[in-house]
Amino acid sequence: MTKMDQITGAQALPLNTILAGDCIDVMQSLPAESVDLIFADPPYNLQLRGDLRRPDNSRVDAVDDDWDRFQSFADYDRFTRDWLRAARRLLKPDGAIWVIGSYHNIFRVGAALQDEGYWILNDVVWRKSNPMPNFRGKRFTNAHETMIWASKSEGARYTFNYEALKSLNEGIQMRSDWVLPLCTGAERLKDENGEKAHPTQKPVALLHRVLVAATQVGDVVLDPFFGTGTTGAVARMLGRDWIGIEREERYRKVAEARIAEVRKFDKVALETARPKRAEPRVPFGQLVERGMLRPGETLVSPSGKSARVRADGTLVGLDITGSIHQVGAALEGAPSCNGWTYWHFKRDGQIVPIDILRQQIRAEMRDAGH
Amino acid sequence: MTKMDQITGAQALPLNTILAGDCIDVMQSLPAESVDLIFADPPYNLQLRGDLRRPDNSRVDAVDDDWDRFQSFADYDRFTRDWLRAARRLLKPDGAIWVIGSYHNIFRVGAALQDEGYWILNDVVWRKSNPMPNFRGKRFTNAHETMIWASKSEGARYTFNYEALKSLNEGIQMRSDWVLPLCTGAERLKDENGEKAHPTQKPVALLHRVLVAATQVGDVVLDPFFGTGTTGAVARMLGRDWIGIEREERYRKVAEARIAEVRKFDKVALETARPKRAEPRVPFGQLVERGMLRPGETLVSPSGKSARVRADGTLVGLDITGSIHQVGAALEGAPSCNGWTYWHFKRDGQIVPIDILRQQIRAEMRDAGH
DNA sequence: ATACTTCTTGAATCTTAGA
DNA sequence: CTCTAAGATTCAAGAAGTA
Repeated sequence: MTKMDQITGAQALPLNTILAGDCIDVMQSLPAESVDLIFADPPYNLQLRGDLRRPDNSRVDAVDDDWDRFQSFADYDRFTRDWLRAARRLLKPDGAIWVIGSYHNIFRVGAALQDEGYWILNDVVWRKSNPMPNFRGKRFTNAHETMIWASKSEGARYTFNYEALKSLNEGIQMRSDWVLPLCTGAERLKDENGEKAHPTQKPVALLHRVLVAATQVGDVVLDPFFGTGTTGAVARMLGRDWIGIEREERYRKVAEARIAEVRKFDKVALETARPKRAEPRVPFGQLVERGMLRPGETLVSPSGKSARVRADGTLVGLDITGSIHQVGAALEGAPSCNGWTYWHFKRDGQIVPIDILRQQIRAEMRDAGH
Repeated sequence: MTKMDQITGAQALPLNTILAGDCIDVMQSLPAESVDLIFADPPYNLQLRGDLRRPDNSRVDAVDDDWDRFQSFADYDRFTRDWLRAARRLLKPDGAIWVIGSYHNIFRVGAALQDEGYWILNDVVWRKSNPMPNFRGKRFTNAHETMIWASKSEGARYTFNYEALKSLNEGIQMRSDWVLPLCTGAERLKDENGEKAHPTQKPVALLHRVLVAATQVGDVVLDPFFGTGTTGAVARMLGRDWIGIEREERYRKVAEARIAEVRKFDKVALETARPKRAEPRVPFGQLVERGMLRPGETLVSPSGKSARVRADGTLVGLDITGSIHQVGAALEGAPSCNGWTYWHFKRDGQIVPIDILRQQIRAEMRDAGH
């Protein structure tokens, strides 16, 4: 039991371990609303001609022994809905899920997600820089896979580290299409015979981006189709806790050995750009109280509007009195206005946004905090 | 009656006309197994609430038309299954369908296609070179739409002009992700008020690629959600016959006028729509995601300055955090700095500029036919 | 005419803390 | 739960305007 469990009285979570067994059974045995993020790489259902098989090659029992395509899709749908429902139970209210798939299964997964009450936030295309070509020239090179990112429900306050992703993309907001290479070379895990240990090992770079985008340091990440444990390895690197579920012993062994060798990045490396909303709120009145602006002083806007500062931190414009935001919005005839960037004051012939003064106060607050 | 109808004795098809009415009713009135290809751009069921404003307070012109409103997913599914069934009846045995959509609807469409007996050949991603950004920083830029290409049934001998597509792609096999710009500028049709005639007009270049890939000269192409008739215009340019179905008179009028002006095999408009080829931008963050540089690792400059790499692709230097360019500029007291040549890392006792790693990634992308 | 800047716009499920 | 007010938030193209 962790310290936090003792404090909250929550049921113990088996953090940073691989649980053996069928993912639906195992998920049902875990405490509800305990997980921040689920990353799932379920079977793709590639072999529709024959049986539906799980990653461990076990056959999913069909309702009807007579093979029939509709029955196979129905079977896959039942499996999908079952694990998605069990997964949703585990998610905290503001938790989210990522599921990856190809055209063989992703449409059924997406529809099931919506039907189970998840709320899709984006579909993200992993565009492979080195896909397998189509050898027979009968179709387009299948050069991408699709991930669906969904919150537990509509209106949930899911985690999205917008600033961190923007940084990863050198200052431009991250798009829904990601160009990343396949998992090959030294990264590709081999078994004792030198064969690839798992047929569909996902690249570290993919999980890195997912976890940086959608989790905080210390969050709990669950992967119900753990395979060789890319999710766990990246979670550990990034200082997140993880739980893996995997039926097949040979995959669990490979994953365990692999994760044991992972070093966690240090604290400095894990800090990312703070979103502005996380900065402490500074009332405009403080600038007046501190004498950074004088009551009676005139503020101007880029569009040439002006207003005067009052001692209580309100502004007086033409026919309007109120907060810096309200007066800015009224003067522009706009529904809203960020007064901090809208209003400017004059010092030494320069016109400076008042946000500069807020930044000074915030810097002082940070220094005082140290 | 066309010459071909007389030869085959087939029921007359209203070729190269726009049929007024609900697409399900109209399709049911047409002869079975008479169409080679269907391209469908059905309503996406966007479920938009309220309005959305850009940071400059201008309002985004949303798709709020009645034709995109459905009561529920079940309602949308019923509509989808009905039109897909009617469409399938019209297809020749070796015919195929393309359906375009976004994450709002495409998963339901894909599942319905499979349930109705279509056989998915590829999902093709239209990567928009100039998508609308996410204004609130709450999600990834929704930068793509998805098309599903499916044959009428498994084992059908569908048309795929492999060599033509390879030529279109400068000799490299065409991939399942296509980079094309939105339909804007002179190509975007305007109504009598100068407003866009249709909220979701698709680009000519997109249909050009679809029809070159999946039809022969003389084939019959049907579009049950004709709108302003991009499918008809491109079909005519390419010497294919077309049939459009559209409920709204205002769209039919625009489409008719537009198609009347198209000359067969007039590719002038197409040539200009070719995507530009430029050296791809590689964000520094990708080196971190890919494990080429490790978070926490120290970079050095020729002048002896140093900084540490963080997991989000930013650097931490003395008193400064930011992109490789920003931190370099700050440490040098310079207005700007090319971080790619400024920063170096150590490998095997050597000091190497990070630009080497960028060149590696670009080489991979070139190999992939980016 | 040319170069440069500013404006407009695109299938969008687009806020949140605090009372 | 609802309501209010603070205040955070955009990329690429092409068109249109300006020097």
